Amino acid sequence: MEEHRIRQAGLKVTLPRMKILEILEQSPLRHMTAEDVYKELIAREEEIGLATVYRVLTQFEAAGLVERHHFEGGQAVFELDRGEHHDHIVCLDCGRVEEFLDKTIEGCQEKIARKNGFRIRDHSLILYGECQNPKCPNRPRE
Amino acid sequence: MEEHRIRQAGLKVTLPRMKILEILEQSPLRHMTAEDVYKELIAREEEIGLATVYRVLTQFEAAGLVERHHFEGGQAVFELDRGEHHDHIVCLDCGRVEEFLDKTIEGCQEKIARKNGFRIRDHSLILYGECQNPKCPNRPRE
DNA sequence: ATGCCTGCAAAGCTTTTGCAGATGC
DNA sequence: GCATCTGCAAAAGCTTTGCAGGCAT
Repeated sequence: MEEHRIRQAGLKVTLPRMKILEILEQSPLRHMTAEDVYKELIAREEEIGLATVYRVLTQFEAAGLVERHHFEGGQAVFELDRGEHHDHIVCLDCGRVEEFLDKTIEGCQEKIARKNGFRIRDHSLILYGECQNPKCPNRPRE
Repeated sequence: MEEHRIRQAGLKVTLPRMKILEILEQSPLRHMTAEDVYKELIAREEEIGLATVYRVLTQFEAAGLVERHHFEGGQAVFELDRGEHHDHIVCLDCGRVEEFLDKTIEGCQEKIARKNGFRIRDHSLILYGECQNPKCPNRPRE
C-alpha cells in the first residue's frame, strides 16, 4: 500500500502524496504529465494545487518511486517505477506509448560506453513513429 | 558554401542566416544551444537577436540542415546535419558529448518497431554517464 | 510543539509571437 | 516593389519558489 512506500521514501504521509501515488497506480495511462495528474485530481474533487503535484512528483522521483521522461513536446511525463527497466516507443500521431526491453541493445550500450571510456549512469532510448492502431488519428502533426 | 545551402532550403540569403550557419560549421562544439550560438554572435560583434537565432535554427531544422536534440537540462541543442546519423553519449559531469553509431542497435530498433506495429520515423538514444577525461571535474550534480 | 507540507501567487527559464521597420530578390 | 525577414519587447508554456498558514508525528 501507498502509505508504506511514502514513509519509506522519508516523506510524511499526507493526503496529496497518497492521492497522487494512488492516481499513478490506478491510471490506465502509465505515462502522465503533471497536468494529467492534476486534472485527475480535479476530477476526483481533490483540492490539490498544481505546484504540489510538481513538488510531490519531484520528491517521488528523488526517492526512486517514479521516473521522469522527456518525450517530444516539452512536457515531462512521469511513470511509476515498477522495478523493470524498459525503453519507449511513442506514436507521433496519437501519443500512445509502448514499452519494450531489448537485451541486445542494453548489452551494446555497455560496450559502447566502455569503448568511449564512459561509465553509464542512465540512458534514454525513445523510438518515434506511427502506430497501426485503427483508432489512431494518423494525422500529420502541424 | 553556406549561401547555396540556405537558398536550397527555400530561404532568403540573409546575414543572420549566413552567420548562424557559419558558426555551426566552425564551432568546435558540435552541439550548441540557441544561447551558445547567440553568445558566439555577440563575441563576433554581430547585432542579431536571440529571437532570430531561435527562428533561424527552427527553419534550418525544418529544412534538414540541423538536428535538434533534447539532452537533459531543459535547453535544446542544435547540431549541423552532416548526413551521418549517430547517437550520443553525454558526460553528466563536464557536459562533453561523444557520438557513436551501432549497427546492431539500429537493426534492433527496426525489429522492435515491427514487432509493435510501428513505422519508425525517428529515434533518440542518449547515454548519460561519467567520462574518464582527466580534465573532467567529475563532480556530482547537485 | 516542531518541523515538514501545502496552496496560492509570483517568479524563472526557455522558446515563441506580434509588430513595425528593414532587406533580399 | 513586394514578400520575406529581423529586432525588440511582450507573451506563452512549463516548472519552480517564497511565504504564511496547516498538518503529521
